[in-house]
Amino acid sequence: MADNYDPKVSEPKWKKYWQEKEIFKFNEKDLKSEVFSIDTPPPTISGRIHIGHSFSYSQQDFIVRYQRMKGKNIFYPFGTDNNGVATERLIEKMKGIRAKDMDRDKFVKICLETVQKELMPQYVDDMKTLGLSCDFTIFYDTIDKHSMKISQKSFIDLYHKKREYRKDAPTMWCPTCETGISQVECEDKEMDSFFNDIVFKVDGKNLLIATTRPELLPACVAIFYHPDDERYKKYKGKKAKVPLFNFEVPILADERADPEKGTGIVMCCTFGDQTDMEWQKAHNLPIKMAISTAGKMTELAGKYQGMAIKEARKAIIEDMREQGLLLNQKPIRHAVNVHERCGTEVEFIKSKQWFIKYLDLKNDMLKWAEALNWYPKHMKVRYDNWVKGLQWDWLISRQRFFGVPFPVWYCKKCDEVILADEKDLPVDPLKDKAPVKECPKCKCKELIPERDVMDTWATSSLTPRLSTELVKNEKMRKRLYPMSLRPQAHDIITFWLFNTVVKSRLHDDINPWKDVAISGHIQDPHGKKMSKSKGNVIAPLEIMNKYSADALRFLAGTSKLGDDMPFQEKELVTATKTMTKMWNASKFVFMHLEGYNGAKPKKFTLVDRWLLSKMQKTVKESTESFEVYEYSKAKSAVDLFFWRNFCDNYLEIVKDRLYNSAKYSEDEVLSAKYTLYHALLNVIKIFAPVMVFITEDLYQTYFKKLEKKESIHVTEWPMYDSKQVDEDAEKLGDTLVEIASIARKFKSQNGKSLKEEVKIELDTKGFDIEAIIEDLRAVAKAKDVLFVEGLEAEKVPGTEIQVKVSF
RNA sequence: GGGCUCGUGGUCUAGUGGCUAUGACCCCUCCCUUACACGGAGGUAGUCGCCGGUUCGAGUCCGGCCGAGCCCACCA
Repeated sequence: MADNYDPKVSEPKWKKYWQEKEIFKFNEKDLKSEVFSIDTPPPTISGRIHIGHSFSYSQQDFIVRYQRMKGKNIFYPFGTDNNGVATERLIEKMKGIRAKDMDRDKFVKICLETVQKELMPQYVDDMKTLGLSCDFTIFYDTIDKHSMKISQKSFIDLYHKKREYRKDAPTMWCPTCETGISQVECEDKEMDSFFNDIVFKVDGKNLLIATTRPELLPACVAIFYHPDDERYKKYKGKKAKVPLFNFEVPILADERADPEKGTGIVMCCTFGDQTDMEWQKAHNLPIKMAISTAGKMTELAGKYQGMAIKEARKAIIEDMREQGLLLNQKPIRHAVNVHERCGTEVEFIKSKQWFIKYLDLKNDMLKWAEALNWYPKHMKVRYDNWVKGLQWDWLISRQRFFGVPFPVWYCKKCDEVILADEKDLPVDPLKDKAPVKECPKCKCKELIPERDVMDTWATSSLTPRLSTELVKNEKMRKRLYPMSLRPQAHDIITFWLFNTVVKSRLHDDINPWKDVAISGHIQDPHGKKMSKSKGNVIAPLEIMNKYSADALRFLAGTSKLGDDMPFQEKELVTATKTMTKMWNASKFVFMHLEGYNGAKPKKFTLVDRWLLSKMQKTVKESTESFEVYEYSKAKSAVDLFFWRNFCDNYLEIVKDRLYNSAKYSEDEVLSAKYTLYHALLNVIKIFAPVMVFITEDLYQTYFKKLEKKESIHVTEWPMYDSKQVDEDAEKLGDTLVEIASIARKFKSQNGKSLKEEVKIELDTKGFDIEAIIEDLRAVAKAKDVLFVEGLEAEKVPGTEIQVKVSF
């Protein structure tokens, strides 16, 4: 055994070993063992693994490795989510091409090839370097043919279930990218603007209204005031004339109008913002579009038609100023919604979009969440709040190029929807022919393909299907779904988790999983979110290179499930120290266990019973913690046992029996060996889910020849044995440790080496401590241990015993 | 504005009612002892955010306040 542990040598070695020996392979034929199936989060590949991934994937891997050691048949697939705008942009940049300039089919092909050939191999290798124990042969990409087929099938199924509709509706829209976008794609941006007090006329008299967006005047459909606002009650039922455009709109009361804001009266334009849409719906107002999909003023805007939004705003303000319709202008700074990709202000544009109808299911959605086991529990609240706040059906269409196409054609004449035949899936309507030659309704022969693609979430919400349907064996597939566990971070509860539940419920009326384990985020050292723009991002590969993958995993294992954690470099140092300690302690143990054949002693010595009892409690605690996905508690339990009980005390105490075994009986020596063997084996087993490489190294070095399993990661998890719990032995053993500690302190404070011999005087106050005297003599290097009645010196903590140490 | 989480020695952290509050990093002292100087033995350091309440007893439960982080909403 080498003097020092070198992760640079060991980690690549075991990484390769696991792949070659297929240690993590899912056994499709094993229909007996309990299955544990994981709905692994599919990352979007944009380069090398990043720190957030390294954390959340480590944490889910702890759980999986524990379950594997519990003897379960592990279904742990690895998928990727390269379907969507992020990948589209990445490929455009990498290849210097524009999606717009080519057929969708061709662009998708380039994307797939680039991702799979140039990015994926490196990324998957990064995951293996981190020690992820997925079965990487169970692989899907949310944009591959397999996924497309399932996604399109899902669409067709929901259409038949009358859960989908296509509607001309206002949607969030980016005029630069010319696509509908969803809430997730938006972000807030602070911008300078003006509050303009402009003049509407009611019965020829002025009515002042404040607005930041005068360019929307041509789309004005109503004026609102708060029903309790005394100032404006008199306008009830009247009409106001819109400045410059000179048409009339009704003046209405609605509680959403804030009397405190601006002049307390507000114009509603379809559509300036979310509230405008709500008003339109609630008061059944007409829809007027002043802005086109390209972000230009429409014909409604009269002389301003064709102008860009900001250009029109300026022109309209100028004109109003000239005509005395602008009474006041106040600069403000406010947050506006922008598209995160390009920073363009989000507009609401009416266009034909596909929706999944689910707003009517809010009560059911809450019940669905009830039926899931949430770890930690409080994360469910986020789901509930999201559901309660839902106001719109699920918009799933995107006017993009890269994505899963809708399997749909329309009749040019009557707009009838023609779905693809399921046996033809996956289809690309832009390339493939419709399953019928003519419209079944009006017999029109001209069928138009749908150009839009589905939003990423429409497909990624099917991951339980995407992965389990890779399994051919029908019987096994039934055992896999619903899946055992969805591990994911808390930021996408309202998207990925929620959407997956919705899809599974709409299709099969069951939850997609039994448990959900929500992990937190890694933050920068000051508790701030890591982001490229802040420049506080830490690269996991550098960490693994500087320390080790095990150290990085150790750090990931210190944060409590669900908690965010600031990145602490010193924790990596602690991890490295722990690994060094494990290596050295093992070196010592293996040296003394040479030739040991696993034999059990007739009788255990007191100190051995003390250690075994503590060990059983550690096994119990870490097992119970892992059962509820609290890997950090499991880790700290074994950490404490290893450092304090095993290294600091037991090894020191047992040395005498090992080095001077002639002084002891054969059975006493055997007792020590048995205890060393099992305590250390259990320690590395319990550490194994977190520190996967060094534990494997130690297992292969010594334990394998007796334990026989190919890898520590497929050995049996330690079984809690209450028969080894011995409270009396623990108490007496603790007393021994306390007295030894007093002796050490005495030496230390007197500037002496710990090997310095001392004299120990004791008044046991009637306690029988005979069983520990020999060990005490050995560990404290006490030449004399004397019993003195009536001694008043130092009290041994936890007892009445008095002790005095001298040279 | 709403929600969730958190607020413990200089720093990070354990701890869901009960003996002198856990561990780590830092700092100081001592020790090269046959697993480990990539170490060991000790030590200094905390009014457990603030106020009030429940209780024989609260870091731990309840209420209020203050602060931080994240998510969501608003943004005329």
